[in-house]
Amino acid sequence: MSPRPTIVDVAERSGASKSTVSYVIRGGAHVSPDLRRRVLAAVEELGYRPNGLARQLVLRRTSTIGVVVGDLANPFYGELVKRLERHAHEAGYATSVSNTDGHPEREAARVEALLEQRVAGIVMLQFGGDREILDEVIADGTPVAVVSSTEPRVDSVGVDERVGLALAVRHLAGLGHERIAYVTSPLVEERTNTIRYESFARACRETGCVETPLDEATAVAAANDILAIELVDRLEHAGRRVPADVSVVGFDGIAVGGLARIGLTTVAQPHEELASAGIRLLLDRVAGGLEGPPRRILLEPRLLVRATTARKER
Amino acid sequence: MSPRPTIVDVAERSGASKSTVSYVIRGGAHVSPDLRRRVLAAVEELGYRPNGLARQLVLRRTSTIGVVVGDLANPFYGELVKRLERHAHEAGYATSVSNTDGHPEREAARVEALLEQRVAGIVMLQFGGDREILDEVIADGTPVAVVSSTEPRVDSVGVDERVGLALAVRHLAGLGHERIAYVTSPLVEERTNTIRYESFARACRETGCVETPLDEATAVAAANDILAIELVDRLEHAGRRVPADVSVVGFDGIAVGGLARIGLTTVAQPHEELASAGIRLLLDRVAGGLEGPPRRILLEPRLLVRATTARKER
DNA sequence: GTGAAAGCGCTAACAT
DNA sequence: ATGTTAGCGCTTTCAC
Repeated sequence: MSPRPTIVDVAERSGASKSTVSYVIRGGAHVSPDLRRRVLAAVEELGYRPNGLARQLVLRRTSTIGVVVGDLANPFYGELVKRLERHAHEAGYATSVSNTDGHPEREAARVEALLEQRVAGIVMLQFGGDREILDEVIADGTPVAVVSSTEPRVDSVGVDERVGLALAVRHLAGLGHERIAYVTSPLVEERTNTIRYESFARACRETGCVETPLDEATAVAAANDILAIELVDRLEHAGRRVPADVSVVGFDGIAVGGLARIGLTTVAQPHEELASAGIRLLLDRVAGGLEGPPRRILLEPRLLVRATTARKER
Repeated sequence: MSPRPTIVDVAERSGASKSTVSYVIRGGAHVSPDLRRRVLAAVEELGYRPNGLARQLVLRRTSTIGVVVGDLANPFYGELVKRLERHAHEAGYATSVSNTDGHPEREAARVEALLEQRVAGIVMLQFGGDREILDEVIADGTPVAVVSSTEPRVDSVGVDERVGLALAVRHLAGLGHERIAYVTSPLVEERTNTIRYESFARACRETGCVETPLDEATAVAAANDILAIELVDRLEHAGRRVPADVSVVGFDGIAVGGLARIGLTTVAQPHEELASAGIRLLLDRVAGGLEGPPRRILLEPRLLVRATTARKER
């Protein structure tokens, strides 16, 4: 295979200088029509493609943003990453995606790699909350935005978890439930889990409900949809019908939850707004060189009442 | 913000030369313990982090591989990308993910961007099959591997679609069904769809079944799981019970299909093997500089019989 | 309008 | 064992 043509090859072939070729390629206007034509022809003939690495090196800025996600196989995050990629690309940025499965050491390794690649910025989804990693990034000066999770030290956009859980619990209480369980799993990011649980507990107190172990509850709030859907499965497997014997409400609003056979009642997060706001927060810093304290955008969650919740029997 | 320290800063501070610093950082062994210590100390004190861009420029190779996917929100692809990322990272490569939503123009734009970034290689999932784009990549000389789709011009790994559909149709025929429909959607990649449909038709002939419009069929094979699951929804919404009135079988083997409430009978693709083989095919070319004709790995699909298929009534 | 020259931050011979 | 030198492919003053 022949070595890739460089700007020098184009220069030689078109009889122009390196700098003129560079100028033409970037769309400069002050070139004689003839030269421009020759340069473009040479580009075409040689199959020249500018080397982005070299460009970025000399420009001292890259046009890729890193996305660090816990579990891409969870449709909620798949959906989010997809939208983030779209917004980023529209703004002229590519996205480098890393999956961490929630392991702090992987998170650290991926972030370190992104920093070495000099990414323009980093979006963290379901951030594990490891202080040290964030310290690194902050010290490095690379802009970060946390999406759909909470982190006071950097820009973030998320849903009002307190409101979300209140919505869920009040819905349950309104259906006559008094004994409610909260269910989570190790896969749920710690900080997120904490705030959801606390919001749950508070909402219970406010509505006069009481938190109960799963096996004694008539209703349950799950930390997220995937968990809720699995929970429905486990409950029915154990002979407890949903929603006849026990009501279940999830959190996130993933698409499969809306299928008739699932019909998951849930607290939905606005995917699109989460993604667009996340990219905007980040690019404000990246492109605008914005300084200043962390900003936090709080979005309103929405209760989607479907078929896994029902009035308490008897 | 202060400019990032470079290797020169480390050199000055430690009293070593640029090359020695570079050598130490890359783990070279032939350095006096004292100098190494001083260099490392300087790195630490300065918070020096090597510039990957510069390194890759001079080495004339990057350590990122591009992943082009149609729809990340489809859990099948989310899962696949997640695994690809893991294998790539284990081999020392980062992944740059692009979502195309099946639009040829987006596909072209993303691929072009990857080429300019001089990615080491590209993995295409659910490749739209646009000849021109592939021509570009092939002409460019960047290695490509197509995963879970067919493409004779480059390395690829996929499941034996013919076997898969035969499995599905024979299962249906074995249950007494004779009138079977094939259902697809525009979201299914064209080439994939064609081969699935043809395999379906052939299997029908072999088993003595007849292809039938959906509304007259007692069983249906869907082009993929997401479609199958939605189809079950639509059928039941229209008053046709699954599997009592109509049996449904999908293709892919996504996790949600296994939930008790869905219980989708499907032809499962081996996610993990798809991902590991895909990365291996690619890296053989990338790292090994392997030449030669396209290789094709054909994996065996597996029929997962669950609850959306049943013996034909009466 | 066009070109020459000086780097961006790094690695890799080649000396010493 | 360590330093010197010459680039990697590009952009960008600054002359002409």
